[in-house]
Amino acid sequence: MSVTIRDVAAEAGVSSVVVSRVLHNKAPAVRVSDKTADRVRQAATKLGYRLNVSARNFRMQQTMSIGVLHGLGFLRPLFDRKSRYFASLMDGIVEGAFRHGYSVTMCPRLLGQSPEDAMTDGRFDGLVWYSAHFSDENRAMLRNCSVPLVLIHSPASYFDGQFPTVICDNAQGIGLAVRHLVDLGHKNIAFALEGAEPSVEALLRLEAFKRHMSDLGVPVSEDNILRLGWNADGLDEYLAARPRHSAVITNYEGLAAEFLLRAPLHGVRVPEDLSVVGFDSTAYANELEPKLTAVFQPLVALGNAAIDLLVKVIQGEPVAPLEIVIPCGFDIRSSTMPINSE
Amino acid sequence: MSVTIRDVAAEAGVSSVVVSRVLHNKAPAVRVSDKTADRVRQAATKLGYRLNVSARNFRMQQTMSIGVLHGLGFLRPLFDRKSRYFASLMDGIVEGAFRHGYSVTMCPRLLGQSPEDAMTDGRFDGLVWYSAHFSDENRAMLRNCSVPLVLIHSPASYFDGQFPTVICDNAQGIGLAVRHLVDLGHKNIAFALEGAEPSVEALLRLEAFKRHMSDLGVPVSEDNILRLGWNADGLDEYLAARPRHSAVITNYEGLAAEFLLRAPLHGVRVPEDLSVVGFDSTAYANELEPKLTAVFQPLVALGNAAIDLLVKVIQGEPVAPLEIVIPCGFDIRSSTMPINSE
DNA sequence: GTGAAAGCGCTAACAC
DNA sequence: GTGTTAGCGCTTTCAC
Repeated sequence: MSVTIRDVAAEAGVSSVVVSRVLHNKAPAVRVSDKTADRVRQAATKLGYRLNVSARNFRMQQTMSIGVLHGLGFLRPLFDRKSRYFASLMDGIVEGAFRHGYSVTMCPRLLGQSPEDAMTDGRFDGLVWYSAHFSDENRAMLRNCSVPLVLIHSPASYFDGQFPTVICDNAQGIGLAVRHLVDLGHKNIAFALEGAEPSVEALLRLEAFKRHMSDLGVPVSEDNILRLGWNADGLDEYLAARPRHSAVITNYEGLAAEFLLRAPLHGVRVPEDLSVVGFDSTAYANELEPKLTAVFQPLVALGNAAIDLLVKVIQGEPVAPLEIVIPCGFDIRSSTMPINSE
Repeated sequence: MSVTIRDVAAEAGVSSVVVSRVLHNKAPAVRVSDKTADRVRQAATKLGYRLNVSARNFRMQQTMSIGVLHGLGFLRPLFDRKSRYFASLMDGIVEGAFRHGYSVTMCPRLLGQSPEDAMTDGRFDGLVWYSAHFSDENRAMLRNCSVPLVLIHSPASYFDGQFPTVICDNAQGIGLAVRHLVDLGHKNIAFALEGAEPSVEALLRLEAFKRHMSDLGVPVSEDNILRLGWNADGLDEYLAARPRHSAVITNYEGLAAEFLLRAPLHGVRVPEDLSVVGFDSTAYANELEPKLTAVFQPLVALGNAAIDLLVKVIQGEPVAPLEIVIPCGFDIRSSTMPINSE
């Protein structure tokens, strides 16, 4: 069918090994005479020879390809839907992978479903898994994983320090948000999160919220915690009853967006009646009305760092520390204002 | 090293052929007794057998993977940089590919560099190439392409109707823009494009601009065409001299953004002094100040349609028509206003 | 129903 | 410097 290494060998009057060496083995030990090498190259060009990557991958037991998994409850992350969370993370991952010569593959049924296949079937040299739920099922899957794997967003302790992990400094980021609001004179601040089983990071952020409030001498109790259902269920009731807080920090950008979108429907003005702080600060924050003040999560840097770690593991280098923590930033936009200014 | 099909065969006391059939051959002709099949499945579970995808790909000469190429002058498209052009297109491509069970791979050195490798080295079952330049080099590369390929954004005629292609209705889209401005009372309208060698689509849009202007009885000459250098070189001079047009249609969203960002620096108000219309209308349009009125290019639909076509070609089905044209929309935002309203 | 044999295209190991 | 041999794990063909 297509031209193989043996066809070239025949054409050049050498063995296939020589062809392989000349054409693909850039290694120093290419002990082939220049004359022969030329002949081989000419034959290859003449016949239009092209390396069969599948064959090589098979032979070499490596694919130079990295897979991306996620652990959330949706079928496929979208690059361009509201929050650019996934877009930014992928930019970092792709950038890192390309820098090391790896390709990045997204597979159906591997994003959110049966990641165990990707972990063991030889299709990837390594995996990045972000937002892995801390469940028994996932722990079992990770135990069986036969390729190098790096976690994003999971504290190392959650999987027994078994895998390197990259995470933003959630506590420090929430600290920036609390400090910002307190500086603006807010005392009655809520932390809003979604779902009956909040994510790993939601809980980290919640704990940080409580601690930073206390540290700044602001009273904090269960009343400062706004536990909403999925799809911000309960938010309309909260807003309709006039918010009992003057400011709210949301667990992620999309939730903050719900506040901004629904508040006007209930006559609640942002930021006059309620200051809103988000988490992530992707380009989406600039699209909202008013523009969203938010903790900046360095998603591109997280993706980059994860790949750097992963490539080290793939290449058998020792990695330390196992947990890389990247600090957050804070972007002040228009959804927050001083408490007394009206 | 890892558990192979032969290990399972030995454990179950059958040949590897049977194992293959039981485990992977969902085809109707699985002539294996239930008892044997059970034994095989148990052995597989016991040993923790996992299919080696590389081996199968190699054997089957197919990878269930689709590659994405582009023909522009940048090294790597970004998911989250300003215009969400690439993000939207990829959403459509990934969605389509997943629907058909294909994975999507992005390779270093294949986005913008040496796509010929991807075309012939067996790593992809098919390719999507968007924004392919209409050059002799690219035509030669396409001639040698040994896998199914679908173009996005290239008129079928540009590559001799050799490949199926998906494109938005540029002429109709520009028509919407011209009509909108004329309806607002504008007569002195410019079309702005970038670079010494404008892209295929830039020229299509330019031609459509001239035709629609004429059709609506608005005089149009070379003076209505604003030919800028790369990076909108020359735009500052244009703005500094006070725009000689009352409205401008730009060839793409990023160029419109340059108008919006630079106009204030020269005391030009948008839309009061200059109405600006963009092309693409991704989420970026909502981020700009003022929000950008723009022709909507259905990028997600384009990506989807391209994959549907590609999968047909891969599976050997006849495809007709070879050129799919998807109509544009028009999103009116805040960067345009009537000519007389001030 | 089941198995033996062959081979996809490539490269590592070793012999000469 | 160059060639021979062997085999990666899988599936297809064909014989039984």
